[in-house]
Amino acid sequence: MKNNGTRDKLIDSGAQLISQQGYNATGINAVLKSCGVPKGSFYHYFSSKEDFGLAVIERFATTYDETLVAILEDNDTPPLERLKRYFATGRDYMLACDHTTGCLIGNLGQELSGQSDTFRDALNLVFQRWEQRFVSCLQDAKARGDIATCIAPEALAGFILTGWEGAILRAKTLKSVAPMEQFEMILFQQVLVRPSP
Amino acid sequence: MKNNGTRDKLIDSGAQLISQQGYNATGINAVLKSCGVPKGSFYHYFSSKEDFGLAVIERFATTYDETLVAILEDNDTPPLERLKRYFATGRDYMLACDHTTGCLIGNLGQELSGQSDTFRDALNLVFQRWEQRFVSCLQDAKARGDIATCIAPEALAGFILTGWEGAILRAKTLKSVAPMEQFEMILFQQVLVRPSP
DNA sequence: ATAGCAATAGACTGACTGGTCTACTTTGAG
DNA sequence: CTCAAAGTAGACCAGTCAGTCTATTGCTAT
Repeated sequence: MKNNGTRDKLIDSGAQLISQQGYNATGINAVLKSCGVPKGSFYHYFSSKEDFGLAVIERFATTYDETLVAILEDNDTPPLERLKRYFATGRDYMLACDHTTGCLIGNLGQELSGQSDTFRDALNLVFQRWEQRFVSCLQDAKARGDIATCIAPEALAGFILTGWEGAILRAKTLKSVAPMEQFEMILFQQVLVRPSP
Repeated sequence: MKNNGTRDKLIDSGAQLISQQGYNATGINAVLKSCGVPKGSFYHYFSSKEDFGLAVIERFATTYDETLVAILEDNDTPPLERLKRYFATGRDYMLACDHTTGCLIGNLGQELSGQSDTFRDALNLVFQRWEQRFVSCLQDAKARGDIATCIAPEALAGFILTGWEGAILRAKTLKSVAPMEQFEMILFQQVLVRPSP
């Protein structure tokens, strides 16, 4: 697991291209050309395209988890405010990429879940890790009495993750972040509410 | 627009394969082999793979809209009950295909929105048509006083569509309809509620 | 009967796919 | 200095891709 730059360059280029075009539509040669690495190096670091894809997923999940922690476990901010920041960050990103990219994990989940169990397992694990981050944030909110206690944080976390992924998908086809705003609006107005006295 | 069977066979096989594997991963030759049609016929009916893909989308949207109308505009059933039937049908289908297929339009939206504006427009239109079906069902519910009036049916319809699509995606990677059940549960418990007196 | 068109049939093309192979260069340990 | 391993380099392979081409069949109107 030595880190000499070439491997990283491949993963970076791969993540970018796969985010934009999907896994099947991204050829190895395209990745090589975009970062100026010869094919010999590619198969030195990765045994196959699938192996490469898994490395891209792993790297994305790791770095993304860091930003997730930075936002959702920022104890100086009230938990529901952290959630709002998370949504705002997602919307900003969506605008920055002109609604083309979306969520790499969501994209691949859609594209590869039926194609390869290896990919499906890897992507499922990433989703579950994310869900766990939401759970602890929601537990904080519950402990402070910011949300009603009638729904388990685990269920709420799943609801938020799926709703958000769906909103991203819709935002891509609509070329507008409106579905993401709509989801957040209804979520905070109807679901994440204080218990009625 | 003559209907001599061969074109239909191509579209049927294409829809099935594309649902399972995605658009890019489905080769024309695979479609031909699966329905025993020679290549000459394919390019007799369709000018390109994209043209074929659009025909598949159109056919799927048309037939799916029929079942959507049958469920969501069944005036013998209360509107919220219709919605529950819709969700139940979706879950049944997901189980029937062993969580591999999901929603063709959602799949393609994820895969092709960034790849081709033609596809994106076509898929977006389908989503909008679906949303409209939800809107009229929700308007019925509102008129009967079954749901609160503080959220516009249009916004609610979008919320339901995106949440449902996200739940399908999650169900695929998890190989379980639990996210779909969870979505429905929270939706009816927190969002589609009678106005407090 | 036959002319003309819709449709069938599949061999074929050039471009590209993931993956292999051999040769060369760099690096670091002894 | 030496030598093996790590890494770079890209030509090359068989297979597949979407799409083209020509030849043939089946039907229908005259």
